[in-house]
Amino acid sequence: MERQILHVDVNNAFLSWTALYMLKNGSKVDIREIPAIIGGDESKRSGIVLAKSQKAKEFGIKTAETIYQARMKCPEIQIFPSNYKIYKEYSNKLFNLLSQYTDKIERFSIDECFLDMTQYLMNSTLLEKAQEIHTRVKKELGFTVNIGVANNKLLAKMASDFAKPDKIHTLFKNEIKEKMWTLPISDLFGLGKKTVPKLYNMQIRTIGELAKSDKEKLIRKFGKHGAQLWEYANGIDNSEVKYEPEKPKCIGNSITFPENIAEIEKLEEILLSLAEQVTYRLRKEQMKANIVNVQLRTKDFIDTSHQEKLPYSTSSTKEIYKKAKQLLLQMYKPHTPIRLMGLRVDGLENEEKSQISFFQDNTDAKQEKIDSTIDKIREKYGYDVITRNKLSMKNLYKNS
DNA sequence: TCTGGGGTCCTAGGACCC
DNA sequence: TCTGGGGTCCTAGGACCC
Repeated sequence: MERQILHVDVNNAFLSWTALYMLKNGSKVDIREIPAIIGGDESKRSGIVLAKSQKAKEFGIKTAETIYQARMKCPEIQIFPSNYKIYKEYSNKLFNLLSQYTDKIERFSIDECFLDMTQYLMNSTLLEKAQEIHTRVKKELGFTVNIGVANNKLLAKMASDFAKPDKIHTLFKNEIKEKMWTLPISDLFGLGKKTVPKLYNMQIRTIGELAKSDKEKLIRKFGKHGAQLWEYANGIDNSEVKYEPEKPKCIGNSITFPENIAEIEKLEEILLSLAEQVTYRLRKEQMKANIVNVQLRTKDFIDTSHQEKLPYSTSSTKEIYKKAKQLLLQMYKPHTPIRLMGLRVDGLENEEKSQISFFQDNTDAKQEKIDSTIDKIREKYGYDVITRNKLSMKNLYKNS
């Protein structure tokens, strides 16, 4: 039996939601109606476009390009900062509305959901359900969505990406040729800007040409990825809508510095605050990790990373920081200006599952107490209360 | 010109073991 | 001196997504 899948995608999510929030708080302007973008902070060197209004799009402004470039295309562009707390709120409102239609919802990102409607159609068609959702979101929540209607996730996702905004598109098997095969390969989900030129060299320019190309040849050249691209081009995708929330597989934080940093002391200090953030999130998930990874990016955008597996799992700030510091020192080259540093923990498992290991030092219980005390202070007074004074934190961990 | 931050998945090559 | 093949684990880096 054919599956019945919808993909709901909020139009210009960050910008629409910011607009609604501003209107609610007395703004006279609807920033959806003017050339506007949501962007990072150029003075902090994170000046990229996160979302754009339709008017901004008409100037040729694209997501992920620099604000500098956006301003060249449209000097009068208005720029607003992003605010994840607000986005999370609107995202939840959408999720709650969609939950009235099926239990099988996957939150694919903050502004996208997949719905498996196979057992929830009642006496309606899939398209009728899409139309009802489309109307209700606009009327009850105040923003617009695109909805893709299809028999698998890939085709639903491709369909929701057709003409925007505020539209519903179907992409059933008999429509693939006319609606998808005519598109350039760059429009295919999973096919990024590194693969496009390689396929061009093979005389493959449209999704249709990819679909009709030799699958074995693609596998030889691109491995598993090649097989998947060929299947996607042919509209084949058997993946399930993952409606059970999944535990994270890794947790990481990174920071681009306002100015490049070459001094090891400063890098270590920042690494400690990254370790605090990462392990705080780890403990909040009630998980432990056994792989530590540190990433550096130089001023010339050269990325390097080192990682190491620990002989045990931990969520201790001190333990993670200790290993991270070793990794940093392995990579550190004096006088090399660093632009970004990241810390990530991998190999996550549930707290109760991880056992005390032979290798684990027995001061661990003491560390856990320190960590949980700090966590409690943060829960009560906010995260920043205790991160601010990094030097005293450093001493706290050193002496314990 | 200036290029975020948070993820997932895959691959190549080296080390090591039998 | 010349010397296998298979398997597993680990690390570095790349590609892609929103």
